[in-house]
Amino acid sequence: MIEAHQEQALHAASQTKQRILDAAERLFSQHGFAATSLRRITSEAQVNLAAVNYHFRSKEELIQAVVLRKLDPINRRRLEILDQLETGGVEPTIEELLHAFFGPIFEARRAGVQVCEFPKLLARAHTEPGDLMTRLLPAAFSEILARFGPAFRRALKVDQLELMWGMHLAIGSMAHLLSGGAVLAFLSGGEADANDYDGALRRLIRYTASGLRALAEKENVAG
Amino acid sequence: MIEAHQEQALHAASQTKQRILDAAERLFSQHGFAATSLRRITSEAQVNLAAVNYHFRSKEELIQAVVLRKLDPINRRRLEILDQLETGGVEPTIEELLHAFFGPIFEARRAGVQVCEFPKLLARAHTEPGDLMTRLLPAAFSEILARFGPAFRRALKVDQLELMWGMHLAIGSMAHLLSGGAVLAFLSGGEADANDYDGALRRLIRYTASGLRALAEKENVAG
DNA sequence: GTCTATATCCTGATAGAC
DNA sequence: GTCTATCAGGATATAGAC
Repeated sequence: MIEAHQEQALHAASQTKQRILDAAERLFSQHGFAATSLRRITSEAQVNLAAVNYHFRSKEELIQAVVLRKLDPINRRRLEILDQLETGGVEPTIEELLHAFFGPIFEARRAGVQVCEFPKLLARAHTEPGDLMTRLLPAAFSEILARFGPAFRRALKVDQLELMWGMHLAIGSMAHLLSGGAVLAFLSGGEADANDYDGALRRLIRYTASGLRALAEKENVAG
Repeated sequence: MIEAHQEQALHAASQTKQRILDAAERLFSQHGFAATSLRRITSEAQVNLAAVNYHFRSKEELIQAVVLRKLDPINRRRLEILDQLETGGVEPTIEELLHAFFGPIFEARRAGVQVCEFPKLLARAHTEPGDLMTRLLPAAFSEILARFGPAFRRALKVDQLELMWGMHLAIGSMAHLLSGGAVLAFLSGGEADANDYDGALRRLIRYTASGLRALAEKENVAG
């Protein structure tokens, strides 16, 4: 049995936590992790500064919480699409698998969710304070890897090692695509539109599928 | 005519400047731009804190100087290889062009006894917050773009816009490949070796060439 | 050109009252 | 759980002696 004052306290607690997470997500996405201070976050969330260290133990754990919360629905959507593909009875194509893998991130972005910081975080994996990424990757991607890995291996007829090199290269392209349009704008002289998510996703899938097939071919020819 | 004390002053000046650049390069690539303080840089360089703001006007201009200094020899090497390819009389293949474009960075990394942290620096430059990249790109890549762009367009028979999307994706793969092995190690369960530069470059070229061709095909079919 | 010393501000984190 | 007040230290930048 839950007492009224406990309910109220619980509600207040989760409300404060939510407000912090919401503000942090927005600010992290906009300015990056290092450039966003806890003061700025608590100010925008209209909560007390000390609340961050109460609800999360440190800034770093707040970052982890923000990233995982943001990533969770995207990963669930990925697995949902993969489930649909695999219940069809026919083996999914590489393009379909890539659409299941890349699509949800672009969907989220189209829906206004700022996801650009996570790819940046990926690219900084080796240096982030306290090996953040090393601790984050298993929690964030183990299930995805376990489900998509075998599916890609079947579709490409490629061994695990070569596939993982390919996925590494593919993730780099995706991250760069999501991390802002500065480079693309410079390359194209302002002609290409980085906010054209449909065009970006379509090109990413086409490019990646072809690249993965090339790695698989080499593997099959050699082995 | 140069007086002796002027010569000495000039020498001292350039020595201090060099020491700052060397220390900054090492620390930036190891910890990132934001996380590296001027105190740490001047401490490691064994020069005075104020020297940074004297020789460079601010931390940001120091960052630009560090990046451009290390990029310059790589870009000259890229153009040197491209020159050799284009004097042969036969049109270079995509693979050859990609080798001219990607190779020098891996060369620099292989010769990494002195500059082993530098590739991380480059990879990091793509993901740092702020307008750093916007200001850096024209100075760093205009000549490269002007020379490699037409060569790729001829080899691929693709229009400018589609090529630039492709180069954007390719640069993402390259940056991710150079930015450290945390992701690759996780994906492959520690099996793939990110320090296998030959294997990484070979796969990057194979993967990228195939991806670019796929984008060009689509373009040709559509148009 | 180089240095010491310091100004001014911001950072993450915490102790302790309520 | 939330607050105030504060700690201990780091940030960039600059003034002025030498």
